Amino acid sequence: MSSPFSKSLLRWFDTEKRDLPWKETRDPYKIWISEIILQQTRVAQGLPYYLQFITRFPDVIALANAPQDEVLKLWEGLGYYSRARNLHHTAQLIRDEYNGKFPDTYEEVLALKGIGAYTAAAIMSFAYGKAYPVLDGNVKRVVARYLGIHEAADLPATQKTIMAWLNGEIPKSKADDFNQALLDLGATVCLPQNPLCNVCPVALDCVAQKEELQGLLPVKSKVVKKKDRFFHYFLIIHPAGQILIEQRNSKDIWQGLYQFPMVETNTDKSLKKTEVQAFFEETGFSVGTDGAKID
DNA sequence: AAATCGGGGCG
DNA sequence: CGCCCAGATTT
Repeated sequence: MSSPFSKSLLRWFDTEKRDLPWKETRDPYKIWISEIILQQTRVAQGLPYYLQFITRFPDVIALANAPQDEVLKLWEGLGYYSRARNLHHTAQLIRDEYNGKFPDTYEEVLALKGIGAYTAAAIMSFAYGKAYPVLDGNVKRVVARYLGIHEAADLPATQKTIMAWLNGEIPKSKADDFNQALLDLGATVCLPQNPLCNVCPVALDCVAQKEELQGLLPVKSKVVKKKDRFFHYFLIIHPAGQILIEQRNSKDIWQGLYQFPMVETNTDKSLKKTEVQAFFEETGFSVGTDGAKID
């Protein structure tokens, strides 16, 4: 028996699913390649790479036997190049330790380099039909909105909550379609900005839709905004040859340490004449005839 | 829990 | 320019 959510989702998927080449195979090797390429990479960007990759390396042995340089060359432009190195390394491990046959248990797949919880679940469901829910950025967004989760979606505790709910929703017989449907829904309907709730199959029971929270969910854990800091140091030399330093009293990582006298600004532009004058007035130093050049 | 890893598309 | 993308790994 399937829930209203799963039922509506799968019915929508029947007619609205994206037509993508890695959906046409159950070959764990090809599904593995597609999942690695699509890690943090848009489908439109990864698609041509996938086609080139499986053309040049049609199976795990071909990949394992290729020189690493060639694998990296095919990866050129995709970024996150450790993915390509892990791919090559893992292909050789499968060749040597698994007799060329891709492993088919979750634990074994998860243990492979470059494969985390998401990719392991994707391979288990798409290649072997096993009921392991996938949890990626799309799924987090869809579920956080559907359930109205106000905790940050990328926190481990929240992911556990979402995963528990997914485990109760995923149908054993159509686990692969369920996972694909969630990914497709997140990518084409439940968009990060301006989701298309009017065509969403589960909008009626969606908490975010009911309470108009689509723009607020999912909540992200706040990123500490990095501020640029610019330090302008003065080299002040006494006629007798001594050089002036001061001790930092500001409460930061350098508290108590010594430095040349300094003015901090939030731009990297050189100090204006007025700022330099202000510095000398505050400190009580004056500029001698052969002293600092002010411009 | 947060930083790091990249390149690209888009408003 | 900031955000986001079929995340994984290290600190």
